[in-house]
Amino acid sequence: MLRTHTCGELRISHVGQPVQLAGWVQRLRDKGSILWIDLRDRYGITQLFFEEGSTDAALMAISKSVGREYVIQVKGNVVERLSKNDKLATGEIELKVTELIILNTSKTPPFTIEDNTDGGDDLRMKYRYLDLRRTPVRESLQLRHKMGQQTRAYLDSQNFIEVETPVLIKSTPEGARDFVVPSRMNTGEFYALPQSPQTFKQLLMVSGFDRYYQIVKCFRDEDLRADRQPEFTQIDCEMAFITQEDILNTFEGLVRHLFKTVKGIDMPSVPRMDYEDAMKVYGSDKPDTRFEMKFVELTELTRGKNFPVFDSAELVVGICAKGCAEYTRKQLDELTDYVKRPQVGARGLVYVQYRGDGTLKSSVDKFYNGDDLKKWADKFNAQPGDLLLVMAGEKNTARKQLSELRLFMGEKLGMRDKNKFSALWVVDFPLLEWNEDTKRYHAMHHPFTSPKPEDIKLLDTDPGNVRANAYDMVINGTEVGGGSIRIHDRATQQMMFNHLGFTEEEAKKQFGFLMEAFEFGAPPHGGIAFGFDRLCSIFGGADSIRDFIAFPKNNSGRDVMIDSPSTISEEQLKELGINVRE
RNA sequence: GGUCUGGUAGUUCAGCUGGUUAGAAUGCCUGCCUGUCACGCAGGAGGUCGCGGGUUCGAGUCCCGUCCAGACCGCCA
Repeated sequence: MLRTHTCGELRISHVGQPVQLAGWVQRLRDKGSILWIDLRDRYGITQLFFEEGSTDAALMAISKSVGREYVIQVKGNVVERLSKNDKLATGEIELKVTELIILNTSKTPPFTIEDNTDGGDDLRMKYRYLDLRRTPVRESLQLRHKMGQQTRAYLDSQNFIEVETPVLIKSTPEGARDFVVPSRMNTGEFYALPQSPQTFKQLLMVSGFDRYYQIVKCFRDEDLRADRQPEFTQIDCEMAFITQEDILNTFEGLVRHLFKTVKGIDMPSVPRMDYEDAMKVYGSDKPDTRFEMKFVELTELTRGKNFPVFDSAELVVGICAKGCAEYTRKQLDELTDYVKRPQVGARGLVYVQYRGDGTLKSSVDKFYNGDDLKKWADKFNAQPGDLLLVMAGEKNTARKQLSELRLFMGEKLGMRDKNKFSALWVVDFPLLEWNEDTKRYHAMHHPFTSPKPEDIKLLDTDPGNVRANAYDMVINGTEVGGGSIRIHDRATQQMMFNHLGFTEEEAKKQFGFLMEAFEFGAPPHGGIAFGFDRLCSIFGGADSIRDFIAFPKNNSGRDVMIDSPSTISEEQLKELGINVRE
């Protein structure tokens, strides 16, 4: 061993002991006749000490020749510091060095290897191996490790077994775009990388595995975001002989176990809200429930006062921002500008200031008098000092836009604290979703999701209102997991494919194996998958998942460190039978 | 596919309505300093202002195109 201790473990109790350390040079502080070197490894920082006179002259010279990020090995004695540093775990001691070996030199790194680095994202990604030396990034990966360990511990304790499923599978047109891998041995044919192990885990249920899980890479060839990578990791789970209730309880248990063991937080039981209510109350199927600011509908109250925007709107709906009545014209304009941005797309914003003296001032005073406005305020249970923000339009559009404003206000008012956690089950999602481009219904979750039995009769007459046995878990306004009770009989699955516009032939070609399996005694089953990277980033209080992935890709799906994707050789192309068109 | 923001020293950024030799901080190099820990002090080196074109007497600054990065919309069953 090149070391007897790590750079994070020496304490006052070690004083007098001879030790060996190895690590990276974080920083030199050269005072001329005294020199300190901060030596860093994964575990911490230990200060090395050299002093003219008591340190050998040759050693003194060597020690002054090292630079940042040199890898060195030192021998010496642990001594108590004259001036201690209570910000450092090892701050009471230092190492009086008697021998220093340079194990490797280093170029000056392109950015500083410190908690608050001066490096930008692009540069950090190009030199990710240096970025990973930084404490915050290392801690993010350590958090991820712990999350993974605790997930396995919990699921193992619940009798789940981890089974690996294939990565080279078959492309299907439903859902996200597939990443595709050419087959050399089957020229002209392609594998696809899984968007999820969905069909395999269902087949494992048919096989009797009863409780399956896998922490597994999934792949989707879609445009990226701060919280979306082309390859990402899911905690993928499936259970047989269960009801939806069993699944919600089991995985609420997982999330609470993780909060307890990883964050030391006792999370209360997770409330449930059905999709319809979530849309009505928050305008979103993934509401941030760290704060209230619930929607209040004013459609009827605002009718008949000759304000054309409200009179013609399908829905008039607002939120109440506590204590914001004194917003200046500039602040109100800022809110209006926010909702008018193309990303939100609203035409305008109506405000009502419920002033401290009890009077009401609005942007629509021309149409509504004080009594009218008071009725609005009462519907909000607003108090003097509050600000009402009201939007109108087509029902779904207005809700979506107000939802954006609600989050914006929540942010402004400091109600989205990264150290607070609020989880919610959203249940009873619609089974189908109308797609304007393709002019047909698509599965909102996936085509294996079972409809609620009492809604099956609507499939032919009112498909948009059929509810599914589907559920999402939402934490702090982020969808962290989702799942459903599956279809487990061939007839129902065939019927679903019909409704989704598959011909019998297409369904058989793509999912024949699954439907055939359903004919050999498939048990009732259902499951859920959690986005592991997202879950980690929420636990870590970060907006981006990238620091919870060791080697992430950038916005354009590139790995700027290894420079992929890249072209391949003519020989490779020829072997695969592929012609690349410019 | 679209919207917005950015690209200036190794790095992070400033640079106003176009005008002398493009600045700061940090990092790097040199010297001084016996209790530093974001050490301090003095000095120094370091620039294809992303790229291409245009307007102008004159462009880091204005216009067009393009590339790259980031956030978002579409997309993500």
